[in-house]
Amino acid sequence: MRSMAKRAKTAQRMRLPSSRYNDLIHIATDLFARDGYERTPVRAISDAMGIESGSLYSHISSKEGLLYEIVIECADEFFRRSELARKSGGTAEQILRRLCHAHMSMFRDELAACQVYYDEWRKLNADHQEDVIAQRKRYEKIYRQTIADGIRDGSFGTIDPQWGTMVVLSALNWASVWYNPKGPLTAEHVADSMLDVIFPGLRAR
Amino acid sequence: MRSMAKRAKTAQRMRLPSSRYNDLIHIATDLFARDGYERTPVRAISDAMGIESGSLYSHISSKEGLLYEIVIECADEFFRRSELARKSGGTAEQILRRLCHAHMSMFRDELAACQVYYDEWRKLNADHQEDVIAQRKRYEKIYRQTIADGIRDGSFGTIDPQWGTMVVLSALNWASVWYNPKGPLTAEHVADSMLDVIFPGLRAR
DNA sequence: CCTACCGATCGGTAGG
DNA sequence: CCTACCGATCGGTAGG
Repeated sequence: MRSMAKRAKTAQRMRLPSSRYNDLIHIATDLFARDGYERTPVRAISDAMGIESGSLYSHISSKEGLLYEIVIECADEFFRRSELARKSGGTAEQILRRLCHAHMSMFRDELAACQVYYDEWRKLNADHQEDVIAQRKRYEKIYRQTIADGIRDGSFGTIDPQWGTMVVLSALNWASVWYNPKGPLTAEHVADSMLDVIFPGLRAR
Repeated sequence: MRSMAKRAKTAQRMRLPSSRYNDLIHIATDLFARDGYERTPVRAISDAMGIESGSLYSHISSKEGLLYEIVIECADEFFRRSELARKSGGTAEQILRRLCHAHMSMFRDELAACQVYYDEWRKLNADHQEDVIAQRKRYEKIYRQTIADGIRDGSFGTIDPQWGTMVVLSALNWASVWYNPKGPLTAEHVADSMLDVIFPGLRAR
């Protein structure tokens, strides 16, 4: 309940984005991704912004709240992109491929935020963790339903949709460890290579 | 170099195991797994042992050194078990299956240590991280070679061995998040279910 | 293994 | 957004 209120406040802030606040989010995201949340003193963030540590608290209410903003915004963006992919139509296999492209596109566009999401979400307080888990479950549901659709229409075999979802997502998430957006491989190529290994297993009966 | 010396010292300590030292390792492993390395004060460890915090330092030289002991011992045990599986003979496909069983057996027998290994190894100092990376590379090499053998003997198709290794290991490692050694699923069953999804892709040409 | 204690650092606040 | 500062906690040590 409390966290729902906070999320409404967040949405409000994003309708009236302060450029200074966006700076803060990006600076903190990069520092948290590089050094970890707990190893990043608030003074490192204020230093990078060129202000005193005390002045940070006119932008944020707590360090934990700052982490929450980064993590939940990333989880929301994963969800938004997968919703778009799901609505784009085609066979279940085509949708699943587009879902994987959307997933990899997050690593291409928001790698630091993704790393903070994956590595640091457990450091949030209980209410905030609940929000993140809820959003992740909605996200995984899109995969599960797509695979279930594919079983119904004959694209896929007798795989358990939950099991298939987790094999696909854990294989994709491994890419967040090594994928370099500035390297030679496109996000689409990585997703397709992964699916070359996994699709035969999804089709097997 | 320095870290090689430390590892020799570790081996020595393990030849003369003090039961008190083993208690310490197990208590710290459980606390680090549950709360995270940085959120676990040394006082939480000494409390759980029933001694004062200062007395801990007659057993360890630093908190970081304690983390290293846990992580490198886990990485070593992963390697030892996979070496046994590799030497057990049979086709490449049989060996790969046994490698996956060995991997899952670590989650069954040493889940807390595995979680500390995966979640906290980045908090080690540079020398210690190098040791861990070196051991992980030796570990992955066993998988890579097994898949390469399987391509040569016709068990597998045209998959890139490195790519196949990472798909297999990332799918297995996902199990460390949810697998419950006391639950209904055996470690072998989980590994086999995972391989049912992945083997068809490894065989595909 | 204990007592007693350290210097450093932390997130956060009051008042302007 | 700054100055000045806080109470708490941290990993670790000296001397026994």
